[in-house]
Amino acid sequence: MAEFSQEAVRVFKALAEPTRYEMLRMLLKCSNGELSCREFEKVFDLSKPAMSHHYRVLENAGLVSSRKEGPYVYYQLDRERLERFLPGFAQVHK
Amino acid sequence: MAEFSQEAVRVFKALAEPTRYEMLRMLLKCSNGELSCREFEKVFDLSKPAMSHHYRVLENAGLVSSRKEGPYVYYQLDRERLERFLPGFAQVHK
DNA sequence: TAAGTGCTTCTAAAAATGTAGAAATATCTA
DNA sequence: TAGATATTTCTACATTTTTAGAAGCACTTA
Repeated sequence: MAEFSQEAVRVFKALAEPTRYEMLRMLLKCSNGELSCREFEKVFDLSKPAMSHHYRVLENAGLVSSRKEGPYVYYQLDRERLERFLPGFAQVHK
Repeated sequence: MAEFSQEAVRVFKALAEPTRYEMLRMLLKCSNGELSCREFEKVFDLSKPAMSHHYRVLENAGLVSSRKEGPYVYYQLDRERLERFLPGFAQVHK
């Protein structure tokens, strides 16, 4: 299987789960382009380890990157990669 | 969760598996717009029940419809629905 | 340094998914 | 009708995924 296809499947897998799908939508909608883990935790009623797992799946798919500022972690959407594999996602899944 | 989001997750789930992702690509590339199950079986080394399962996942996601002609089943891609949830898929995942 | 906070890793368990064998159903042909 | 062919359904099993508790690491602040 071609490398692009393998990556594409990984991207689909990342979004084939309600929590992660909503996380991505939150990142798309937010104004400053990034969200802290606390803002996700406000929305999703999941344990810290579960949240951490979902962050990592999104990171492994290359859809988000993270930045640590003090004790908190901030997540940013990789819009370029999203556009490469899912062009128009931002318009459709608003 | 909004109905559109639920359907979107179902669409992503359908494509988050190598066999089904390739099946959809085959349907995109084929000239006459539909493929019989035998053409899929030529490509994928899976049992009939496994193939049947994958057809149904794609159908439940609304991405393909099927037509029975004689003993064979033919599958057609719902390009309108694909475009609604994944605009540009046909261009990107060629 | 000590205590508190936030996140990750490790481990284990529950749930979902993918797979195939056997049986059942449907269709075509002789 | 009988037999052959094609697909689906039923069932069971293996793998993957999701989840949480416990422990550990990193950073901040008193």
